[in-house]
Amino acid sequence: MIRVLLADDEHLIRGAMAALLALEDDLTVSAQAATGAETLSMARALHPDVAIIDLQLPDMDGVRVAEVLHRELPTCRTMIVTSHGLPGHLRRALAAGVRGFLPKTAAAEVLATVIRTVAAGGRYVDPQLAAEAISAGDSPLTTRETDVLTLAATGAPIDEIARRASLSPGTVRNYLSAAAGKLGAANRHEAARRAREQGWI
Amino acid sequence: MIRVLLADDEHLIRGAMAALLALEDDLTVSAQAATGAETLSMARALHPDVAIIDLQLPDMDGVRVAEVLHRELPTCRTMIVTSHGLPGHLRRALAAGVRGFLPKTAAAEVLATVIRTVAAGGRYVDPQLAAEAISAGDSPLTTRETDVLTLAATGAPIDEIARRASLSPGTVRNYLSAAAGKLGAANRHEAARRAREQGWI
DNA sequence: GGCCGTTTATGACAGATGTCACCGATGCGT
DNA sequence: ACGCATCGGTGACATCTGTCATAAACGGCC
Repeated sequence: MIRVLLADDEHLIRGAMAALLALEDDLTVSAQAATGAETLSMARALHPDVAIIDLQLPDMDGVRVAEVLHRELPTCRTMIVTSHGLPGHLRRALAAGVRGFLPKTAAAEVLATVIRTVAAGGRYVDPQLAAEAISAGDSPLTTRETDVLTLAATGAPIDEIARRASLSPGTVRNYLSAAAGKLGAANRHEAARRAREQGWI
Repeated sequence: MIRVLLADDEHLIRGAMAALLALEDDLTVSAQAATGAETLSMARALHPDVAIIDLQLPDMDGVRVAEVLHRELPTCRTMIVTSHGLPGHLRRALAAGVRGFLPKTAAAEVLATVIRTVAAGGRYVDPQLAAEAISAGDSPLTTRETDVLTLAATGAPIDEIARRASLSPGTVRNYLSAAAGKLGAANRHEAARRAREQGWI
């Protein structure tokens, strides 16, 4: 029997997925969590075979949860389920030791199959998403460019970005100009949008 | 027996919700759709009692689907399920004749209850969301201000917005300035973000 | 040691943007 | 008929933003 931990902040979806998995004889949902912290404490207590983690959790990123899980409980395989299948997320997830990556647009039937694959030590990545991730390539932005662009994404004026990043306004403008150039955007706002679409910020 | 049509572009979620509803004796999922067009044609063919429609569908807005359904098949009650429970969406949905509005964060147990309530001619709105919608009030933006701000939300420069809206650049700036003023934003990008958070664009 | 990329910064310039005053046209309610 | 909000526009001004040249400090790599 494969023991599964389900982590998703959307109760309705979590409950529905639990109902879906209950139909399988060899799977059992032994715990459900709504936040990253909850996921970690439950996993530590129950040692599930597979943790299915939503990418968007209220307190922390699903990939970071997987990272900690991978370090603390190497026997617990992790997989990510997400609404927004962005190339950058997949890259980060694989780097964090995630064994399965499934967009919520995937067919309902594959979920159980992937859980079994992952539990057996295999890997599974949605084929279409994998293709996109490969063709999209890696983020061309440096660490600081990413930081600054992330702050810029809220729509804040340069002075505020500078204050929040503890940089001079001039430096902020330089980074944003560089980022916009790399992303082929006419201004920082379009740059932020493009970076978001790729999952780079 | 209440016959339900499930519309959600996320296959996995749709299947999971179907599994959840299959546990109820008095409910049956008689059709599933992934797009707005599919939803309409299936509803026309099968005349379900309740249509559960996701707000985000690839081809058209869930509320617009509900609107058409309400006009063409008055006997089919509609309810909206959504990941992002924004006040503005709730307002639009209720204006379109939607009888139930449920964020996906709602408890899994309430779904069946709400379906029964709606099927019986009642209404149900998530209490927390209702409170937010009331406190947030209506959009202060005029039609054109909303149009222009929507175009501005992509991060495009003013000239492009002007071209796409068939307006002079000066007029666009006036509208955006007015919108930013009304929303208490320092610039159009922050204004766009705030309007999005309220579900106004 | 020298080269290269990254981080941080400054100064200068052109162009984009936000703001305001003001204008006319349209349409709606009373 | 009048007022009022909305729509569309122009012009002027100050400020914000994007771009570029330039440079010092730091770390990694050959």
